[in-house]
Amino acid sequence: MHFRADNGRGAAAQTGSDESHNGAEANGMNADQKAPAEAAAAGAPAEPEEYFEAAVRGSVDELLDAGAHSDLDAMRHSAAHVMAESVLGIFPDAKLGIGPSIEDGFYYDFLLPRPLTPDDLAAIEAGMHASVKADHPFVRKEFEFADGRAFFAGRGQDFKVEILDDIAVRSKESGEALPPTSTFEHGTFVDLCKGPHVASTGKIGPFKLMTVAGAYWRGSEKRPMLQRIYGTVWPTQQELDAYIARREEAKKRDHRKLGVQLDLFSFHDVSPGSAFWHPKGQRLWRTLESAIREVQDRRGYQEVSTPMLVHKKLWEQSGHWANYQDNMFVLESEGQTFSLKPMNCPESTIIYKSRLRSYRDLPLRLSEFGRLHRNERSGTLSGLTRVRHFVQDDAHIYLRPDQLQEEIKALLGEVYEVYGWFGLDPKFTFGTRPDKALGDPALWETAETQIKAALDSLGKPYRIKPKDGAFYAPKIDIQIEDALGREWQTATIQVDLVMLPERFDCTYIDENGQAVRPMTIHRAIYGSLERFIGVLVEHFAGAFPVWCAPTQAVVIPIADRHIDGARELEALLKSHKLRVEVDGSDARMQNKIRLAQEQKIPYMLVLGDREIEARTVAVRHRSGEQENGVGWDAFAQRMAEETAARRP
RNA sequence: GCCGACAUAGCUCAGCGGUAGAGCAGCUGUUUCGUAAACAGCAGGUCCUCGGUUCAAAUCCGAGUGUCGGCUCCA
Repeated sequence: MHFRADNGRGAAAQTGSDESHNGAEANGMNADQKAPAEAAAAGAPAEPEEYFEAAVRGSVDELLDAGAHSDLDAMRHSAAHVMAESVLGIFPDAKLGIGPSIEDGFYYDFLLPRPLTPDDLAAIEAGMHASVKADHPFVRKEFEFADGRAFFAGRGQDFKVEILDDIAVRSKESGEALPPTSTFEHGTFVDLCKGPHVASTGKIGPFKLMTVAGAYWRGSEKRPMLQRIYGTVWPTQQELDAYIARREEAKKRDHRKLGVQLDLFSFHDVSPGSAFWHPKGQRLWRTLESAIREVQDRRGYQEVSTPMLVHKKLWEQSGHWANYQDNMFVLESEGQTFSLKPMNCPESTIIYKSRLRSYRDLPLRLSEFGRLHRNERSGTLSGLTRVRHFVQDDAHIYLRPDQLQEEIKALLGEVYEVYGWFGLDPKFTFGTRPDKALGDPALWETAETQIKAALDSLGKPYRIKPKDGAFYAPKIDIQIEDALGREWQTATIQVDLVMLPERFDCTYIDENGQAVRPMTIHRAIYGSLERFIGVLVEHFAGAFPVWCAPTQAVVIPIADRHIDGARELEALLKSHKLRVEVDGSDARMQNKIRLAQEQKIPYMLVLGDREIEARTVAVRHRSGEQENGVGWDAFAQRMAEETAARRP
């Protein structure tokens, strides 16, 4: 199974206790990821899945991998060649970067004399259509290495020459002979490429160029920025249309758009990267917060709260000052240097160390809704998913090594419990010891074994990403797929062997009266509340389940004489702690319903003469479904139960 | 941070050198209505900010800020 490493559209999730993680957007690994779930459903044993190891960014391997691992990929990669042909037709001096197949399409990078315009894209598309119509065969040719290099040098294709030179260096290092240079040509266009391709340009299906974007050569900020043209291509017109439709649907679900429409939150240039939460958004927030708080109370957490403004010396001790300073908001007061906290963990240890801890106290679970600031670079900000200010449902668990496996099992159970409220199916990725790890390798091994045992006990497949752990801790990252099949990173569970225990010299007194080192776990279930809400908005397209909808029901009096009754019903529902409003405007009932539908309010409770008389209500569901003559008390009861059950 | 695009009323957008427009929302009045828009009137703008070109700038140019699409980053 092939996992594309990263198509480069990752957006960081600010989830981890100590890290930000990538949450792939639309083009993750969706199709592939359905496989394990299906396998499990079919009763297959839950074998951990080896994760595809990504080629190092900008490496020769990556540059040479055209991404053509299937027939569809081959067609997409072929479309990239045809696009490059067309671009060369318009800009003969264009220098070609690379042009692989990617999820849903392809791209090609070019160094061009001027920025591309939408008109250019149309012209390039026209050239592509001509090439497809001409049905040029794709022909593979091999040259002696030196001849191949001379060929591309002669054409001024400096980037291709650089790739070949890197191959030469690698061959020399490994003592192997220089490989032949493989090219593919169609018509007059020749590209350094190992293929595979479709038989001829005529075999390329319906396509569309989507957008132009900047992209560094070999992914390095220090190298020139090329212009990348993204395109999409499909076997049939229907599939192309479906893809475009899917994108349209995704746009409609965009949390930034729905956030304005539903009056949940807004962003303003006076505080870029920080959301302003409107009353309705704040209601949603509070509902989520109190739900997880209830879980934490039940599962033995103790909530703490620590300062946002922290002296530099704490960050020096934790290592953030050396490693994370660029991402911290630093300020001076009376000659002292402080920073807004980007993470909660160092402060958690201060509470841990505020008194002597006994082995009987462990596991000690300190939770905190930490309000964090991270100075993300301006170009990386994006809606609620990449922000500078966010709140994490964070916790740090101090435990004895023998408690590790049970604790991780409990945490995985916690993830299932919480994600079940939203109908989300969490996927686990186990990141193991990286090359640059701190701490005793034996300790790592123990921890990894325990984590693996906990994961295996789930009886569900999970992914292993070798060497993807934090430098101080193996970790389990949790991804969820939203309703459109897009994958997001949200929760994280990190077993910290080094940073908190060692750097902060945490200890507890064991049975023998000895001070020994505890292990610690950093965990966040929602991750960043901001990001989680952004994902929820898109997952539900704004139509939140009854239990967490900002407004659960709106009472709609048909005429003014029904308003008193509406207020009465409102009061009854509010006495059950339900979030209810009355639409007392003088608009017609039809208009009130329309507005409620637009706000995606789960229940519209219509009151007219008949209902007031019988103390019943006509219940219109958001779906359009209709129930007439429902008694007030019965309905209040039902809604209260539905809310308490947190059904998705 | 880098490349490109965009920024006009609360929202969605039109206008693209010659005194700023529409729909929705808002306000006022009329209407009191049975499952996705009653009718009429009124009001609403440093056309993101600063600077420049011009007789004249929302419109052209430059810088800044923000947003969007990517890249990079995400100890």
